[in-house]
Amino acid sequence: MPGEPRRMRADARRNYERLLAEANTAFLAQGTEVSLEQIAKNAGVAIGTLYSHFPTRQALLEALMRERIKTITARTRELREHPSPGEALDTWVRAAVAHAGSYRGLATSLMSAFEDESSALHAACRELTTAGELLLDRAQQAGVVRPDATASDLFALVNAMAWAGESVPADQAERLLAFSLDGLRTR
Amino acid sequence: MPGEPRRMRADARRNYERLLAEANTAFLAQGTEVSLEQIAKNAGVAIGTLYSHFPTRQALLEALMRERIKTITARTRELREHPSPGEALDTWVRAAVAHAGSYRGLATSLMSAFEDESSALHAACRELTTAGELLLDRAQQAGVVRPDATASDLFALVNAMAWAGESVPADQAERLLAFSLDGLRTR
DNA sequence: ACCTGAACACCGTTCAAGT
DNA sequence: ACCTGAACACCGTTCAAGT
Repeated sequence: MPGEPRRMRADARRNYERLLAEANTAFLAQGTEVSLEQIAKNAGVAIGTLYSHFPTRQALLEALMRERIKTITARTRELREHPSPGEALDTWVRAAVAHAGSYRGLATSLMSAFEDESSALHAACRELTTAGELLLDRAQQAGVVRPDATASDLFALVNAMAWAGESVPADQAERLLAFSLDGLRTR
Repeated sequence: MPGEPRRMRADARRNYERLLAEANTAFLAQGTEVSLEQIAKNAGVAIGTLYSHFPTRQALLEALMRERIKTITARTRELREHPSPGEALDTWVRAAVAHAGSYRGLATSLMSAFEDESSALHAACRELTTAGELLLDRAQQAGVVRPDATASDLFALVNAMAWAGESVPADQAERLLAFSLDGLRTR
């Protein structure tokens, strides 16, 4: 519904782009709970302008996610051709965890949005889950992943690992992820 | 440092207890981010009284955790005698997840406090981790759990599962936990 | 058509004044 | 020794007025 910026007045479009760029910078540095007033100030616009372009914080996140989701979806298509269904799934999960961990607080937003259909982020969560499902199914049909694991499970695990990664050193995050991927395997 | 209420004036002690009781109720109903003003009002005291007894939100949580940690520590001692080291660890992890999931937001607070030594909750996290370590070691010595898993890993997994449990149905949370416990096992 | 920023609301936190 | 609540700070959000 928010859609790409289609036909805006030149100044509006410039503000839109600057807001997105500053939001990305602020989210990277301070997490998704950073003050919106700060973002507006850095973009050189009044707070009302931010709200007119992005009515909620999630709308801002959603706009930032859009390109990334495309990247992951493209990656998913490649991975479907990978000779090892198990490795393909592992690779995908690692990419998804990196995505969900890119801003502190993002995993929490994604996890909430998944069950909240009214969230601006809901569609992005569904796309991610649907992409993962393709690789999950293939791994299950190959008999390397537990047949009872669902695409929702995969989504939750990805976010839980990204969430844990916000609080532990990188080597520990990697170990936890390896344990989790292993836990998905058939015995 | 905050310590149990030792010798307070009778009215102070009554306020202390009422604040704790109302905090517990509010945390259960609305999570750990509930307004402190609301808790004070429900306890029938002014906001300044809440702050004089509990200088931070974490101090309030810490006081509420104290009894629970005792319960878990006692349970840990029993589980050390359990004939199956693997089952003992699983049982302990389930109890710890239930604990960390008792208030929405608690897992996040615990996870942050673990790495923040200045947090009022830090000691509680250490106690929990130390308790888990006893059962982890025993399971590792019995050869049923991966030798590279650490007590910190266990703590992080417990909190990650409690965190996920805040957003998914109970049956899914149970399945995710089962996957995780399985991922800790040796192959 | 879009932008501005004052105005309002809500909450956390402190502290001077009371008992 | 403890309690009260006004005061201050900060931020989210709306909307009447401007261009």
